[in-house]
Amino acid sequence: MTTIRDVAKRAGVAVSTVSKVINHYPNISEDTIRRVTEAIDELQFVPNAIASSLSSKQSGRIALILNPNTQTQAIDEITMRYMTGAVTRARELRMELLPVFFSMLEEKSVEEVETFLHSQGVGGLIICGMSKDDYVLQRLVAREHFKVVLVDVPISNASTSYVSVDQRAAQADVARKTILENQGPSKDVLYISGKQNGYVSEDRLQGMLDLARELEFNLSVHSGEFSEKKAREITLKYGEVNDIIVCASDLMAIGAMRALMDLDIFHPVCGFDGITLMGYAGKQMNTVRQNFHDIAAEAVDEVARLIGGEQGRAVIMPHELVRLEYMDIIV
Amino acid sequence: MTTIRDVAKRAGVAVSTVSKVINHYPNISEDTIRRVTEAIDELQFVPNAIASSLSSKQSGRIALILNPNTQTQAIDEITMRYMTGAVTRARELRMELLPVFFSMLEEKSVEEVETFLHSQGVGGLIICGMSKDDYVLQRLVAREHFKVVLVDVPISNASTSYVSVDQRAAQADVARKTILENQGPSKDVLYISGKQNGYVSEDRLQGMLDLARELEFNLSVHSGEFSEKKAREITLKYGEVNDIIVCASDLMAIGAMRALMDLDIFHPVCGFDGITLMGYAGKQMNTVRQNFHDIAAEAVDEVARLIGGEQGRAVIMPHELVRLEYMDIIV
DNA sequence: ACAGGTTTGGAAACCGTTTTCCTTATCCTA
DNA sequence: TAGGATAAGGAAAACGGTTTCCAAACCTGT
Repeated sequence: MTTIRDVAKRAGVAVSTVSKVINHYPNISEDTIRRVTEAIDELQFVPNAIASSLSSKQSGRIALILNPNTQTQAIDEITMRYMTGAVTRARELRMELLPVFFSMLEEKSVEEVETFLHSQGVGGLIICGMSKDDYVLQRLVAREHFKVVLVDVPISNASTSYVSVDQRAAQADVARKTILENQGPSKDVLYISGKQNGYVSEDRLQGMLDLARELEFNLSVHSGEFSEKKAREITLKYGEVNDIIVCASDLMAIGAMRALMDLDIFHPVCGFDGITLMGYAGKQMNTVRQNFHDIAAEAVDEVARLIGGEQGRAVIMPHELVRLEYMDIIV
Repeated sequence: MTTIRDVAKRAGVAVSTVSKVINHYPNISEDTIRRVTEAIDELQFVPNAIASSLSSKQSGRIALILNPNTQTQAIDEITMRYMTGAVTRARELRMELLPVFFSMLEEKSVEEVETFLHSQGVGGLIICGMSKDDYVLQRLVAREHFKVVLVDVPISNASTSYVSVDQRAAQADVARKTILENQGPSKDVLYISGKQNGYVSEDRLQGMLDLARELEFNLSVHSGEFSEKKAREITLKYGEVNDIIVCASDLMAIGAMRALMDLDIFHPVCGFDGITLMGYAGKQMNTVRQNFHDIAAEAVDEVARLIGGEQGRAVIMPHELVRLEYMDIIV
């Protein structure tokens, strides 16, 4: 393995000079830079990141904490978008990204993972897919050991940022569009909401309440807990007496749509997330596409900012209304 | 940060002794071990993995190279299973797992990623989802820089292992089951195969040829290239003149099934992979479940073995025949 | 009591960088 | 032309462990 010393010898300078060239320090003459650069090329020298981390106490490592519910494929798609977005951006910033799954963090072992991350020199965390009252999340944020960026959980302080779309507005937008498209006499709306304690659930619900006030329709709300099966059951029970069904997630929208098909009713349904699976529901549906890839990339940028010493803040990402159908999504 | 020197002072021994205790060296007295262990607990000492890597020249880092085709959600599910399996097992072995996506490896940048991995002290690679003649794969295997474990590509030599299910047998198994279940006069089988140059495709096709000989049916083969849309087109064209459709992947099976529904034909269809999406096809289907989670976990074990100095080998994982339907898969 | 072997523990070099001084050399300005 | 400011580059001490080698202490059996 060729080291910085080999380069120094080859270029006829001190190792410290080589280091300075590599790290673009000021006060190095053009000539020296050229000589060192040449030596680096000739020797095909690649700095040892481990030694660099040790010496500089900056590892450039961050952890991406995910909560892949292995039961539902919809979550897989979202989780993968987070992964690709974060990994790609991290590589661009020349950082290392360690994936950590929530299942490793169950109460008893969160401490173990914490010290593991510490021992690995991880300085920043990106946390996706946890509800705001989650014990693990609370703990990770509370100890100010890490800079953390939360996705979809609105906590921000000196060392914590969050990034999310405007859930409330987005939910109102997609529901408004769907309702206006299907004017008629339809004035009874069934809203299948998410989990009780989830922040996004609450915010989306608020969006629906806003809209009910705005458009003056009757709104009945049932909690589907983000479960396809639950949404199906709710629809089988209450689908017939309503005119339109708005769901707080695509997965639930699929459950609702399938239930309606079984009942031979054809009410419009809309969802939230913009996952591909929506194409398999059996009918075109409106939904709001969250760009999970970009959200995660933004989170990486944000954690880099925090590590760079900047203050935590809130980052709101744009959302987009789309309409998904089988023939459009297959490849 | 508390270091090994602090521990040494507290325990009244030399730093080398502390290191030996931590790494379970022989020839340390019970008494010394106890004193050191106590000091470690009292000081809440956690060894710095970076320093350890630098010193021992063993980083315990491996890279997981994935090929997430961002177009199809089916791939997301498989990729996520690989991820969770590998990440979980890596944590158990106290290794670090760096995810790398194929898209970062396009011809021009494979070299860059290679040196990046090197500089990060990565010693082992797990490569999933590439065909055996892929340039990147060839290159990564050829330079004997890394120990590599291939998933589903049968190359093994001194520093290369592979793990896969018995594709050929599995394809024959699921097709046999489906055909025998639907005896009748059905003797014309349409096989929608995978990509031409893919190893798994070829092997699965061999399995079908074996079975055609065994059960003496007419087999017509068309390449669906693992594309749902392609499988749909093939089925629209040839579905009617055959009695049973066997597909080399679940995704294609879904495409075929949907096409049959559009044609109002109800031939049996079977798939391969065992992904959840199969439940959304509209009808029960046979498929072979590959346990991607375990496959990836096994790959991590295997790369650890290789790094430990053992020889490359082939690892064949079990497969399982299953039948998937909507009501069974929703949660 | 002593030669020789075996435990046990310590000293110090080392891993490959970064970074902090510090020393020259060069350049203004009065 | 002296004097201080600035630019350029080097020496050496970190960073926090691991590992090699060596010495002391402890056993044996004779």
